[in-house]
Amino acid sequence: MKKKKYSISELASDLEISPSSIRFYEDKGLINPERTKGNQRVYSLRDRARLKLILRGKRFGFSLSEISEMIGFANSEPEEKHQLQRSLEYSEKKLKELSQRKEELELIEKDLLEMRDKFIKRLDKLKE
Amino acid sequence: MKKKKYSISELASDLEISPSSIRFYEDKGLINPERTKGNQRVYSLRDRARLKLILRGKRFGFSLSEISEMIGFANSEPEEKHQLQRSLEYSEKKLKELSQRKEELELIEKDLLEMRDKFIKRLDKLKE
DNA sequence: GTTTAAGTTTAACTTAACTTTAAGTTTGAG
DNA sequence: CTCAAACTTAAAGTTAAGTTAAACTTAAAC
Repeated sequence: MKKKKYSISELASDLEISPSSIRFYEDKGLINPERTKGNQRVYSLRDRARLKLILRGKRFGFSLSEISEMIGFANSEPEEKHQLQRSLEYSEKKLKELSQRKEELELIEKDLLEMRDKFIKRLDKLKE
Repeated sequence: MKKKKYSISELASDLEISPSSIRFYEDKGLINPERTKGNQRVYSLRDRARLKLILRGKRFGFSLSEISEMIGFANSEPEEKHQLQRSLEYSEKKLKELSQRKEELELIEKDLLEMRDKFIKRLDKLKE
């Protein structure tokens, strides 16, 4: 059984962010760690996974509130048909956004590759 | 010949950003449009392309100064060997970052797909 | 059991990226 | 020529995402 637990500073250095950022994300409602008897935060592997997800989202330019929204949907267990429908639509919207992103990523990559080749050619010429 | 020119508000509505954002990017040194005799900004197709690049970069969580740095490298014509080498290394570094991003994008996509399937299955069950 | 390192909260401060406002100038339509 | 719409700059204001500081508490090491 993996029941590994982290203190805030352990988790922070593990994820290479500051303890205060972690507290900040909690203020924003993105995580909810347990507490010791003396009120100190204790993070589970699940909390750690969620934080990694948050950081990944940030790297793609999602705002904390968008990330918060996604987490909300991902963790919801909607019973009602209409709500389920809404959740489904939400995930399909995000999937569409994602494939847009992928295309853009390809464009950037193309630009960078061209740039690199230009530099390589110039260097070659210099060497002759 | 495409010599299309844009006023600031034309370009802004075309790109769906505000004129003041465009001016702001100029303040930060990211673009340098021509001016009319009366000092009003005139944007070329090239300026428009650069702005699109800036917006694309932002969507991937790059800061304006990172974007500025990339544009700098992309537009530089370094003569000196050492500088060329540095430019080459820069582009390879960015290419590596990019493939990291791509992998992360796949991870997010996988999460979203799972989420969607979950909602679909629940809806199906409700319908029977 | 006492000191010290790590943790707690609340509030003020900081930075990036804009947005808004104010006061004046240029442009294009009539 | 005149008038409104669109432009100009400079400066102040806003929001998101943290960071830092102050004053205090808990946990760990000796």
